[in-house]
Amino acid sequence: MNYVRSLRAATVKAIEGLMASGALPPDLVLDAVAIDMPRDPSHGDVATNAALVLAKGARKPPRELAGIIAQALRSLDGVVAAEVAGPGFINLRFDDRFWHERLHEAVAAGAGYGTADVGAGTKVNVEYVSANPTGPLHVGHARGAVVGDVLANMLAAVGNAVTREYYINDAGAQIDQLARALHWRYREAAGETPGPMPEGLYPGEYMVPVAHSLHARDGGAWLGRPEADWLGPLGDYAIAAMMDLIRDDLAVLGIHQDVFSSERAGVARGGVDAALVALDAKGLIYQGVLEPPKGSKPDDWEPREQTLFRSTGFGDDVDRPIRKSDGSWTYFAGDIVYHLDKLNRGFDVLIDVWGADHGGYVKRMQAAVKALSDGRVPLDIKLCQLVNLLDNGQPVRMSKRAGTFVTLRDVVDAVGKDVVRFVMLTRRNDMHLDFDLTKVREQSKDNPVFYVQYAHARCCSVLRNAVETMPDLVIDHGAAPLDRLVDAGEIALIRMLASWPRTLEGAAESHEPHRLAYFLGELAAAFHGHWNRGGDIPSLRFLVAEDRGLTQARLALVAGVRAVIAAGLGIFGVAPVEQLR
RNA sequence: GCACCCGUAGCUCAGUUGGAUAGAGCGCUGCCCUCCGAAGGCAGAGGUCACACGUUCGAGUCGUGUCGGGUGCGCCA
Repeated sequence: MNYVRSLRAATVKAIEGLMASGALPPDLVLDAVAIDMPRDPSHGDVATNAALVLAKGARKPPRELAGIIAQALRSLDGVVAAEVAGPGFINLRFDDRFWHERLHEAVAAGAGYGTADVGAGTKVNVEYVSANPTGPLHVGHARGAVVGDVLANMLAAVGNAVTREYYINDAGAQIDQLARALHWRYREAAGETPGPMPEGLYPGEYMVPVAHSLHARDGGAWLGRPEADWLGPLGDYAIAAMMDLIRDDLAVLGIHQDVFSSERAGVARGGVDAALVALDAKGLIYQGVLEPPKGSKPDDWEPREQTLFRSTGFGDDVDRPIRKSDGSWTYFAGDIVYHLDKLNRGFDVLIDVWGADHGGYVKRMQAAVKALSDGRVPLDIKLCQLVNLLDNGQPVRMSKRAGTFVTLRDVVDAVGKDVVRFVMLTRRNDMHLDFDLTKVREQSKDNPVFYVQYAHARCCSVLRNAVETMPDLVIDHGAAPLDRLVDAGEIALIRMLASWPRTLEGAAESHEPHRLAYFLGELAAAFHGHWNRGGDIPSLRFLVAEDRGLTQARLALVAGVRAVIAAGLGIFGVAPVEQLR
């Protein structure tokens, strides 16, 4: 339950009451009325800008209007103070009972706390990873993989119907090169000595077992035959093998996507024609000649007439070619087909997670979706910046050419899936991220994963201790006398727990999973702080042997903290730790 | 040349969709274990939010321009 949301509804209702009674003009538009949580605690538990945004329409000075509205808000349930402050804010303060109810909700909901139905079943498609099927995933892919997966988790948690999807770029010249690499390894597997591998093929060792399994299946059937005979079949074989590899890599990260869409299959079933017809019907396809790019003009530039999509009508900078000069389709054409397919499957919202190096394609893709959906379906594209892999502060050298890049699997093997997932979310997705293999394994507050896990483990520790030291204590968090929680630190902790549903909704709506990482860090800090207060002031400790009711109430608070941390980590796909080693 | 992303404390970064006196971690200084896990906590110092105009009750946040860094720019995917 998002109490800020319900409080806004109550505020709007109160103002409407004033409008109906004639205290305020009847035609005020309340859309801009907002409830937010001031950073300065002296400004109350929540504040509303209602008087500021309505002053003009009400033809009253903001502070005078604020006084009228504040009077009405004082009768809301749980409100003990409504003060006019600053230019016309109304600061609301709640009684402890209000917060005790919030804690009760959190404890009752457990690790499911914060889930909501505000998504109302909106069909959302999240496409992520979509790495070319030419080799195992490397660290760079891990970021997009985690961002996409957690984005999907968040959206699902607030009530959207989410499909997790992977787009397989299994067409084009790269697949021919993959097939040639497989054939070269296959000759090796068959006992031939094929000589040095030609430039441009995929030299990685990972093709060796694929070649062996091919040889085991087909024997020497593909030896000594012209390329045209085997290029297609071996390409198919290699793609299937690479996708198995990639699916395994993703599984290691805890990722299981629902749909794997093939570029080649889309084109083969006539998707390009369908897309072309759809766009042509809107008058968006024409034959034309593009201007050369101004700054870095390619040496071999010559004007050519090509089939173009009028993307400039939808916010793009130039119209984009969808057909190459040799008559085959561009990559963009395949992507149009794919996104039209997503639209045809009835999604209300599309989200693509891409690497930042694809930023130049955002506008044209959004233009295409806008054109194909007549502006009805938004396409949000999340660009993920590079991950700098470090080891104890030193960059880890990687050479893709030599095939010595660090794979996703290497990193997961080194630090574990949970650490990889969490760390990938500790920066906004469009910021560079340093990933230090040494630092993320440290057990100190420098390590955000550890810090949050430590808070969770401490919660578990207290609950374990309660059972041990007070064996006859009845532990039923739902029935605990929460009115015993009156300490300012306790109430502050509850206030933070209560803001979790709002944080989750906000992060989901804005497609920003990193916000949850920061929230968890702040909650952990608040808990550690409160914990240590018990060191200075023994009466604030969670376990008070001579006061069972107080202990029960505080255990409920601990259970609430544990629930929210577990809920957040659950959305991250990270297992909460109950005990540190 | 054009487009997109970024510019906030010495460093690495948040900033609740435009709110009040801009925050956290690291680093620095000084403190806190007879005590539920000190693997932690408290306090202090540290700022022209790159710069300049503009929009309004109010701008780190929105608009325009400038500077600086990154990414990309027809027949690669």
